[in-house]
Amino acid sequence: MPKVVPQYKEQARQRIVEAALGVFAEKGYHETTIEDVADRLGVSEGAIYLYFKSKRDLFKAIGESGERQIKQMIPSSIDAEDPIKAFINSAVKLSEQYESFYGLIFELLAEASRDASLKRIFREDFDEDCRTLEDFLKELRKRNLIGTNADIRSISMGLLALFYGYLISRVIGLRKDDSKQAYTEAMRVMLEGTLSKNVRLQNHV
Amino acid sequence: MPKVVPQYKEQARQRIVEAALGVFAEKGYHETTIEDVADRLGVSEGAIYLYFKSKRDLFKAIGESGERQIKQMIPSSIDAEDPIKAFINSAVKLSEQYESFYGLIFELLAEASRDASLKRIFREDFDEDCRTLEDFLKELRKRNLIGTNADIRSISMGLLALFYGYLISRVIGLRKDDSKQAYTEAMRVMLEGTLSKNVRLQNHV
Amino acid sequence: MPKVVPQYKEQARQRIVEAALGVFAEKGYHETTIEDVADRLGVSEGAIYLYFKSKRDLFKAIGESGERQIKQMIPSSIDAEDPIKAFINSAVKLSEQYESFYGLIFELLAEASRDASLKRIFREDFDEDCRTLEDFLKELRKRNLIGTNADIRSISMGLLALFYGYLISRVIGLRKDDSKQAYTEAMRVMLEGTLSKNVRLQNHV
Amino acid sequence: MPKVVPQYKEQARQRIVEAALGVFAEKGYHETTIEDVADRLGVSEGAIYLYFKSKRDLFKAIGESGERQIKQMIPSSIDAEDPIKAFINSAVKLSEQYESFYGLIFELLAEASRDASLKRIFREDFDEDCRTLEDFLKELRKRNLIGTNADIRSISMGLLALFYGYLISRVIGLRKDDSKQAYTEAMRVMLEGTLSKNVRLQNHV
DNA sequence: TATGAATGAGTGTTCATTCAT
DNA sequence: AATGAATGAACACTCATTCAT
Repeated sequence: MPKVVPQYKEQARQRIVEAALGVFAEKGYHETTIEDVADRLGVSEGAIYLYFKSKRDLFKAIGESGERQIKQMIPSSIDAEDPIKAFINSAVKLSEQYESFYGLIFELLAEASRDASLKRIFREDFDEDCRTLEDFLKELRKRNLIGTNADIRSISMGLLALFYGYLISRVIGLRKDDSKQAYTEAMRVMLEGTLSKNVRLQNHV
Repeated sequence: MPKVVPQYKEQARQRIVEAALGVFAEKGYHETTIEDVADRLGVSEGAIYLYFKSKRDLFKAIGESGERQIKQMIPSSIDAEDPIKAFINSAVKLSEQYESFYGLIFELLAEASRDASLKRIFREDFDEDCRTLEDFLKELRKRNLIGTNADIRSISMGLLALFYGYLISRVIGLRKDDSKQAYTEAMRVMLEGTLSKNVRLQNHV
Repeated sequence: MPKVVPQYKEQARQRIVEAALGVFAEKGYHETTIEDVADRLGVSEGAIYLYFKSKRDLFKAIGESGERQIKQMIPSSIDAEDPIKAFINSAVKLSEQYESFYGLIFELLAEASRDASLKRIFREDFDEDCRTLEDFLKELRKRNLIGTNADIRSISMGLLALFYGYLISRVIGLRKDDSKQAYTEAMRVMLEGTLSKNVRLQNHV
Repeated sequence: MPKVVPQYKEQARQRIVEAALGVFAEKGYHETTIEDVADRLGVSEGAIYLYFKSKRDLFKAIGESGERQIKQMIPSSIDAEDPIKAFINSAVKLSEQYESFYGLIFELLAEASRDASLKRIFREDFDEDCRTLEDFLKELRKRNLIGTNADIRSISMGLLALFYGYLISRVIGLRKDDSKQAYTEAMRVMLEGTLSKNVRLQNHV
């Protein structure tokens, strides 16, 4: 009779979310039964319902549990010799880490399209990631590594789009190397392009 | 008792796919019942099974039915006064047209992550879109509107990523205007950046 | 693969109600599963839900299905040699017929106390029974078999109460003969009493 | 951590029964969870099981806990100026007091129809109430307020039936005033009728 | 005694799919 | 081809009861 909760309710929830994350990622939300989740934890089905009021609730909790990993990759990039290269490398590495969760992420997005609270959760994450990228870009601009002309928020959103683009390309069966190369290049263009644009304008004159 | 198939099996399939597309978009695949689809068509449930062997099969047929609209937007762009601007405008307009299908698209992607045949369908569409974009970019390059340095396929994939980025931003609740502006800007950077990069390199020397 | 519905939906509902009536009466509403009902009919569980949207709905349909048997017992009583005696005999016989449903009736009443629609159903039956009894009593009064003083509606309700009193006495374990005798006597008092009261008043003077 | 049992087990049981009575009356036995009962007492679920071996057991204990209030209403009636009127008034008042428990009473009766021990409990209460009424009626007869002809036990049972009739009429939605009036009148007929019948017989001669 | 987290059997309900007509 | 009633497997969720603390 294993206990879900050693001591703290929040810990228990976290353990369940982790287990659910695994099973949902493997089989998909709709193909996963509560029993699957419970079994993975070695816990009874009822136990899940002590911490989540419904399967759907648990699903949404997964959306909330995302750690802000983009935030964590900036500091190490910024101090690298070539920060842009370092950033792109981390970005690709991060995307790769999500490998097993690609399907789940799209399920969550599909759900978000019809669920205000999930929308809000994603939105908050998105905004935070954007802010993080914006700060990074500002710093790059300060160091004169990228131009001053393009809107920094747009570039941030563009970079995030390239993340997701990578996921999509992988989900539809592109080979990892091809995807990696293409999105690396696209990121480079987007980042360096902001500088060059400035230059181009001068050139045009 | 309306007949699904007046004469040709393929027409019948097409009618069903269209109805299903509508209902799935509204309610989501898993929340939609076969009865919903049949009702929309004014047809019996059994009739659906004369043309599709399962609900899932019908769902996947939706993935196949996508018309290649990117292909259609290139010709008109290429002859515009400012092809880049024209292209971006069409791209944004296209994204907006999908408005009611955002959720469905992500459901299909989620499904694709676990279904080889759906993967293939998406992959083929993706490749075709990429080729279309590549041709467009080559033409732009020929006309010296973008640089020669960046890999054209990477830029194509980057542009597609920005499409999807727009969808995602909308699905998580960004306002249409904000999304439109940001991705328009990001596309401009990506397109013009390819030129500028070239310039920048010369400049550096 | 037996069909629940030979031809008409209403017949199917009726067959289900009858089966449910039997099982609910035997085991009680809450102890009965939909499977029990389906099994009794030799039908699948799902079939029940083609005709009733929930178990509760089926339960309530039972309340509605009661035939107005009081109505049927009046005509034969009124033409008997001793109508009062004949009526009481029929009443007792009617009560006995319900023998297997006593528990169910109280479950329905309990439910009615918290369910407006069931309340209404019972109320309508009650009113109709009352009207029937009132007509009967008026006829008796016309024939001078009962007095003119007491309120006829009150007597009707009183008689109905004695019906239910019989059920209750049976449910709590009184022997059939004892119950029958007591309520027969009580009915007699209530019926003849209405006359005598009149007399008594004259007497008092 | 309030203690259910400050000192005596029986007190604890009594407190639980009272709480359960309240919740069961409000929501109905089957809709009430043990947690509801525990919450009402500010006690843990487990605590209930220290005093009752099952939910059903607790339910049945409620049946046992009924105080014999009919007994209490007799003495004050018998010495009133018009004992019959006084009795009827008390009876109606008593019925009204049960207002919130009508549903529960029928649930208990339904249960009794399938449970011998509950049957016995109700039966004992019934018998005691009957005896009380019989004593009252004998006293009335002694004082020549009611006739000598009708069987006193039958009249007692009839009066009890009228109590329940009132409950039923209320449960199915009759207005309080209408019910009160009708059953008051019916009781009067039943009580006075016993006298009058006697008179009537003399009259007939 | 008291707690309340955990259990796990139980069940109402749904719905994709079938098939007799 | 078309129907739609019937199927029946599947599953989310509940809650009375237990038991380690």
